[in-house]
Amino acid sequence: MTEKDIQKIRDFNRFYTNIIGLVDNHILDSPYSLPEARVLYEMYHHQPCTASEVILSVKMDKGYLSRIIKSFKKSGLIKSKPSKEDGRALLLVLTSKGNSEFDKINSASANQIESLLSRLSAEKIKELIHCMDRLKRILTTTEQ
Amino acid sequence: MTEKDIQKIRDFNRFYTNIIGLVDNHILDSPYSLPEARVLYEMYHHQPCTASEVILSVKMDKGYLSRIIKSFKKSGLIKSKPSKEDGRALLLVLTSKGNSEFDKINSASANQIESLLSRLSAEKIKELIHCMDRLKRILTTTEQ
DNA sequence: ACATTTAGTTGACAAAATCAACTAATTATG
DNA sequence: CATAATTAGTTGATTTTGTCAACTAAATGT
Repeated sequence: MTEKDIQKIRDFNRFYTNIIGLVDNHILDSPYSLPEARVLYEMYHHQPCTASEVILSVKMDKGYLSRIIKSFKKSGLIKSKPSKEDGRALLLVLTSKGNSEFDKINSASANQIESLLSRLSAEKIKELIHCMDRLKRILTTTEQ
Repeated sequence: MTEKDIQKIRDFNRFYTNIIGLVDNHILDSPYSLPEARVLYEMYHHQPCTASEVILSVKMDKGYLSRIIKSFKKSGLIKSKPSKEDGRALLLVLTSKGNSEFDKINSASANQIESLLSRLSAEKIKELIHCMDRLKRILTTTEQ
């Protein structure tokens, strides 16, 4: 790997950091913070699950997550019941309100992506996705 | 653009958010925070420049930047002199210490990228960079 | 000349994240 | 079995990060 290669990769990282920032900022139009939205996303896809399971996917401090979960309970987005297998753990599920709140921010995100890319031709989109797939595949063999 | 397309794009974004997080966390092994490192990067590449010019590239609150600059002055990374063209502005330059500190974190970042990708074959690297270039090009025609 | 804008600073604050101590339940080990 | 070590989750304290608004002083526009 040459100096120039590394430079290009880092340049792309800076570039894509901005793209992601663009997308992330958009979420803040919702009443949820970025970490809250991430938790909601993981909860939605893993429910019913425990807080520990959520931590595995979002990789955040357990105390921090505990507070987010607490606030979600308070605002009626999730409910919990003791786990039968493990008396320490709580099984968490989204309430119907929780699910519909997730649906809201989820479709808002989808709409944003769509409008962000609306000017691209079908071929460009196809190529875009192709490149993303390739990148992900290449990097997945490396990660960890 | 289909539902599935959007889903793939968002999936890639989540994936790459983690990659970037991986890279960013590494910077925190240095004595500089992420925003500090970004400021250092821009300063290095734009010097001599004013705080306003830095803001254009890093897009952060000017009060926040002002404090970072203040702390950089205190620790001897940058020095400033009044601008001749604009009495309100300060021309900022990195000191030799500032430049060498930047070099440190810069080469540490480069090393990290290299070690992160060390297992990839030359062909994979080539393909990786090609995909990044394509992605950037496609997205740049859209942005803004 | 005066109003408006711009560069930068500062204080007050809010939001995000970390750390360590703690309880209670579970699992591992002699 | 007993007890030590680990794990799930909570909480308080604190730090870091980032935002907002008010302010000074210089520059620019009218």
